[in-house]
Amino acid sequence: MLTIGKLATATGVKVPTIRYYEQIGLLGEAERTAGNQRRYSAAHRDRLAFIRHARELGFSVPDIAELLRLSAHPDHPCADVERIVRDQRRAVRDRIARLTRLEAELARMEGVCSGGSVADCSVLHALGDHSQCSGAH
Amino acid sequence: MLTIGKLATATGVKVPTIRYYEQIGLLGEAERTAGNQRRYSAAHRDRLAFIRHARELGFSVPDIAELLRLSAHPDHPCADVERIVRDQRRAVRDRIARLTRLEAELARMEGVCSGGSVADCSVLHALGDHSQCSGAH
DNA sequence: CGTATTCTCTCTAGCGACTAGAGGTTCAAG
DNA sequence: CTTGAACCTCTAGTCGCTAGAGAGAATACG
Repeated sequence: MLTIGKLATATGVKVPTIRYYEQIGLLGEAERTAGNQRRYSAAHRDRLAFIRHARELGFSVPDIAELLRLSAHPDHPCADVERIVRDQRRAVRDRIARLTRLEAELARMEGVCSGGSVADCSVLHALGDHSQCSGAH
Repeated sequence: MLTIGKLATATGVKVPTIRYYEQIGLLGEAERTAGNQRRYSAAHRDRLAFIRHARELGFSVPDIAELLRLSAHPDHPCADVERIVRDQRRAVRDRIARLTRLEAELARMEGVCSGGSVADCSVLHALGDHSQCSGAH
């Protein structure tokens, strides 16, 4: 049986976050001591590790809730799981593409403004005048 | 003089967002009609276009406030502007790197789980067991 | 001039995923 | 048995908006 603090260090999830996960129903309620403190089982620890890993991969809380729900039904076909992963991967790829365009534009901005004063700063000019942008956003 | 709606369509910033920007002091207050409706000048429109563009580039509201503050002092040296851009570019690059690692891991997960049932789904297994991950995150 | 429609006003509350702090209680070590 | 760390609940704050209620203003048309 783990205290909430031990569970936090074991999983790398902060104590208030664990309580928050309980509050929103993502992590089941723990047993309590006579003095009302939470005590966690190994099952809780595994579930929280799963949650943390999924969060690091960018899955939303509702997505994680569904993944957990699916994993609780071993007979369920795998397709639903794969769909969630595929959607998440597409979302990540989209974000990468978007950020890459931004990076290019920022790179173009950086360097043009060297040593002058703000009055003729190309960066500020570029920010004010959208038409200088290469790609759409 | 533009109504808030015209300003919204002119800049692509939604009406409630414009009012929000005024509220937090990013966009100065507009003149008002006798009936208390906002009327905007071309200067407001330019400033809002600047804000929108900067937001699209991922600058935070405090960053934008500083950029606007700097641009209001034409004698100010350019270095501060460049620092903000450089920091933002670095942040974007970091995010791209992080997302690229995630994408790789998601790609690895996708495909392994083909047709089976959840009981032996590698995806769920991978999520539960962090040790399978290639890179750190 | 009347009316109908569209726009605008203020205000409050909500989103996601936590995080911070106040003020009080319980546990474990020495 | 005392100390001090860890724990409890609760409220409120973060960021950048977004949504909705209920009411007033502006404009187009007949």
